[in-house]
Amino acid sequence: MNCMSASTAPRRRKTGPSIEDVARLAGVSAQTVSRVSTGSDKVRPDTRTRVIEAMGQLGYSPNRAARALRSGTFRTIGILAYRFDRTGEALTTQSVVEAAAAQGYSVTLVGVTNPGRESWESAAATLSDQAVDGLVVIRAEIAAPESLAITPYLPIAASDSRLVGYYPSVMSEQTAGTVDAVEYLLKLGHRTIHHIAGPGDSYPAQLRSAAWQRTLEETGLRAPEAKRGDWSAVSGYQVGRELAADPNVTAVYCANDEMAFGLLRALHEAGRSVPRDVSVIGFDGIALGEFSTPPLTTVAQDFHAIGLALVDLVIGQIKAQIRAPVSRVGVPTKLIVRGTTAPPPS
Amino acid sequence: MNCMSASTAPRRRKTGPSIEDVARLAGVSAQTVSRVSTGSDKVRPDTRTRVIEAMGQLGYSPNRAARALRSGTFRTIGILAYRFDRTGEALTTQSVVEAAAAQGYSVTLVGVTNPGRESWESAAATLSDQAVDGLVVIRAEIAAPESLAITPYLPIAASDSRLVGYYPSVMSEQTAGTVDAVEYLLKLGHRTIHHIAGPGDSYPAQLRSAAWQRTLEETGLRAPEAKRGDWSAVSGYQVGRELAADPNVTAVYCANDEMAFGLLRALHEAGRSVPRDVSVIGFDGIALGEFSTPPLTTVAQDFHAIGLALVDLVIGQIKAQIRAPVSRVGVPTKLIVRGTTAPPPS
DNA sequence: CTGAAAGCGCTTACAG
DNA sequence: CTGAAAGCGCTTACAG
Repeated sequence: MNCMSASTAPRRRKTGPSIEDVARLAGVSAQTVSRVSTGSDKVRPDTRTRVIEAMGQLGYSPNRAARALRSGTFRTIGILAYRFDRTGEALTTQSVVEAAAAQGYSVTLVGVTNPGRESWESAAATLSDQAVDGLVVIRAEIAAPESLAITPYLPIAASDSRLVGYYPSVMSEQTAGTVDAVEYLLKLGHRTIHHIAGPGDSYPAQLRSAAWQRTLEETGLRAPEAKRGDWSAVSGYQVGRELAADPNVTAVYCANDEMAFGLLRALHEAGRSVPRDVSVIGFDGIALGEFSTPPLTTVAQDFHAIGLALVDLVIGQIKAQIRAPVSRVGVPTKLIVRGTTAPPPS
Repeated sequence: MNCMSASTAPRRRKTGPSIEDVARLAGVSAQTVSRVSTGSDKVRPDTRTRVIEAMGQLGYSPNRAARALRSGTFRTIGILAYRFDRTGEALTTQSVVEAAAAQGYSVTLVGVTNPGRESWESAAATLSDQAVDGLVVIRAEIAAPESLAITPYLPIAASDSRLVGYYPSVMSEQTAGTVDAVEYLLKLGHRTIHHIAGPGDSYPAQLRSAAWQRTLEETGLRAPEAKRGDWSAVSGYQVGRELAADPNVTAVYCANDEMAFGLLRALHEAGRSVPRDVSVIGFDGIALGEFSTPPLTTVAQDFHAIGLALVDLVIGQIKAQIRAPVSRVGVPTKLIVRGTTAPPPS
C-alpha cells in the first residue's frame, strides 16, 4: 500500500517574523507597520514603501490569531451542512468560497456527522467555539429549527426550507419551479402527471410534492398517489419500476435529477420509450443531466446565485454589526427543456 | 426577487463570558478553568465539576483566537484546491472534514480562483496568512510544483500527481487501474482499445494515457491515436462523435466517467449499440455511473480512503511537530464491471 | 492539585 | 502623519 522515499530534514516549526522585526528593519514603530498591513491611508507614501519592502524582505505576514484576538474579527465565515459532497451543497459551497474570497473572507466547514438532534446541538456548541464571524447554513436536514441553538448575536444566513421564518434565508423558488414543470407537461397534453417524491422528512421534498398536487387539483385533476424515494438514483430506479409497469403512466415529475436518472433506467428496462411513451422531468439541473439518454428535461436551480446571496447577507450583517431581520430572498428556477419530454402517445 | 417580513431586534454583538468570569463563579483561578477546558487531568474531580457547572451556567466557551495566539496552534487544517464542486474534490473534502472532526480539527477551504501561476503564488501567500496548522492539497492543477511556495515548516499532504516527490502524497493507483481496464477489454477479445484522454496539461490525464498506451504496446498492439477531451461530458460527446463514426472502434477507455457519459450519448445517436457494438469503460466511479444507459463499467477511486490518509498524514506531522519525509501512499482502484462492456461483435 | 505572573502578536484608543 | 502604552483572553512556565 505504500513506499517511502528520500526525506526532507525534519525540523521544528518556527514562528515567522513579528511586527517588531519589520518595524525595526524599516526604522518605524510597530504601530506604523500595523497601519500599513491593515491598509490605513494615514501613512506617508515613502514610509509605506519602506515598510512594504521590509515586509517583503522578511517574508512577514501578520499573525491571524493575534489580529483576531485584538480586533475581535476573524475574517472567516462558517458553512454548516449535513454533507458537502452532494450536488447542491458542493455547488453552493464553491460559490460561497468564491464570493467570500472576493471580500477577503475565508470559509470554514462545519460538518454534522449525523442528523440526530444531539449532533445538531453539539454542532451549534462547536460553533460558538469556532473562529467565525458569521454563519451560512445549507440544506442541513435538521429535525427542528429550534434545535439549531445559535448564539443570538452571530450573523447568519440560511438556505434551508426549514429555517425560513427563523433566519434570513435564500431559497430557490421551488414551488414556482414545480408549477412550471407540471404545467409544461399538462400543456403537452398529458392527462395526469405522476410523481416521485423525496424523503418524507425533507421539507423541500414536501414543498415540491405539495406544489405538484395543488397544480393538478387546480386544473381539476386528481393527483395519483406519489411514489417516494430518498433522493438517490437507486431509489428512483426502485419506485420507477412500479411506474414503468403501469401503462397509464405517461408523464412523471421527479423531485430531483438523480431519481429521474433511476426512473429513466427503469423505463428503459421495461421497454418504455422516453419521451415517446413516457415523459420525465427532474429537479436541480445537475451537469450530467444533459447526458442521460435521452437528455433530461429539468427544473434547474441557480446554486451560484444562492451562494452569492448567502455571502452578501452574512457579510452585510458582519459589517453592520447586527443580526439582519428575518427575511427571504427567492432565487428563480428555470425549466430546461431537453429530450425527455413530449406529447403523450396518441 | 425578495420580500422582507418581521424582524429580530438589531443589537450589537457582544462578546461572551471570559475565563475570569468562570473562575470567579467557580471560586477558582483562571488557571484552573484553563486546565479543565483543555482536559488536563491534574484537577480534583470536585473542582472540575464546579468549574464545568460554572461554564454551563455562563455559556462559556474559550476564545479560539486567544487560545491560538498563546498555544501557537489553531486546531484547523486547510484544504487547497482549484475547485470544490467536482466529484473528486467534493468527495475528498467531505472525507477530510469527517476525519478531521474526529480528531478535533476544523477545516478551512482555500480556493484558487484561476489556475495561472500568479494566483497560486497569491494562494500560497494567503496561506501563510491563514490560520491553519497544516495543509491538504487536492487536485490543484498547478503549472509547476515549485510555484506552490509553501512555508517549509507547514505540515502538508497532497493528493495531486504533480506534487508526488515534492510532498508527502496520497494517490489513487491510476496506472494499475488503467492496466486493469485495458487488460479487461483485451481479455474480452477486443483487437484494440481506443482512448479518450483528459486535458494535455493534466498530469493524471497523462498518467492514464501513458498506461493505456504502454499496456497495448506490451501486448504487441499499436495504440491508435487518442482523442482528447477536457474532463467534461460535453467534450466526451464531441470527440465521441468521431469515434462513433469509425466502424473499427469496438472498445473505448475514457479517462473519466463524465467523458464516458458524453461518449455513450454520441454512440447512441450514431445508432451504435453499447455494449453489443462498442464497449466503454470510465474512470472515477461516480454515483450516477450506475444509472447511465447502460450502467457504466468503470475504474473506481476510493476518495474516502484518500481523505482519511491525507488527514492522518497531516495531523501526524502537526503532532510530531515535523514536516514528514516525502512519501507516497498508494490507494488501490477497483474495476467495477457493469453494463457497458462485452466481447466485440463477431 | 492549585495559583500569581508573564506574555503570545497584534490593534485600539490616546497623544503629539 | 507617527509613536508609546495598554490590553484582547487565553496558556505556559514557575512556585508552592
